[in-house]
Amino acid sequence: MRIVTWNINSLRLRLPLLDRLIAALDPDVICLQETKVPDDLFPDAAPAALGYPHVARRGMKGYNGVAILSRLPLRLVDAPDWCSRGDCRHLQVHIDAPGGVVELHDFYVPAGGDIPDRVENPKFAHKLDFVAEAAGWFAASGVRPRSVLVGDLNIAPLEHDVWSHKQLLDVVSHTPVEVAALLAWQHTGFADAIRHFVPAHEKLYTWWSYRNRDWRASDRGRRLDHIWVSRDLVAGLRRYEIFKDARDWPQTSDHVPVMLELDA
DNA sequence: ATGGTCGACAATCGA
Repeated sequence: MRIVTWNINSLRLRLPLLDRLIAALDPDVICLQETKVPDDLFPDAAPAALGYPHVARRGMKGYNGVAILSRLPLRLVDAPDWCSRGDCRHLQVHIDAPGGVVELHDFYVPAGGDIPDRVENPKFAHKLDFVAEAAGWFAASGVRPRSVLVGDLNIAPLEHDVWSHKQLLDVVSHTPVEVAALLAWQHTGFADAIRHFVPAHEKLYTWWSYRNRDWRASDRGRRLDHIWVSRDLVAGLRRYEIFKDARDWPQTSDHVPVMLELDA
């Protein structure tokens, strides 16, 4: 099974790019974040036309929003309303995978604003609270076997998940308090499926800012998008791809798709 | 130290 996660940064604007994504990566399941489309305006006919008839989506006006497009049958599963905000940042589904049901989570963690201080900046407080609440929820129930968690987690945890560890220690997405919170969440029972393939000393990014005139030349990236699997699935990890080609597509997202192939 | 660019949606806000 191949799973892709992509912060698409407006589903309606970039719907044509899904064709390219599917042609290149041939995913069974596509998890999207920042769809920026309310449910009543979701392009309902599009997924089936692309070959993904099974859909879960949760959107709102203007920002946030997540969606899962699948070739395999899925069922939406109840999940918490994180921080009681009703803000469309998570979907939990059960996927009928070849080897049985897979529990799949698609997350869009709050970006957290600019100032890395929970007192001065309510957005940063929300981000930390969101991650802590998610960690607590998985810790309480235990990460079940055959679980996969993907999404834009908006935190780059490792030194080489950013272009300059020293210069980003005070920048929201790589501060020690965020890193600790994210790793505590991961350690409730998940393994980092992408770092399974790439040693920690190698640079690895999934996001490059729009604000660089030449993203490839400056290469000031961060690894904000993640795929985690429950430990029982680690032995079945087959292949990954961080699809950097997508960063050069016309009118593309600042995030690129991340793909995992696994036996499940 | 600063400013740089996007998308949604209609003056800014969020990233």
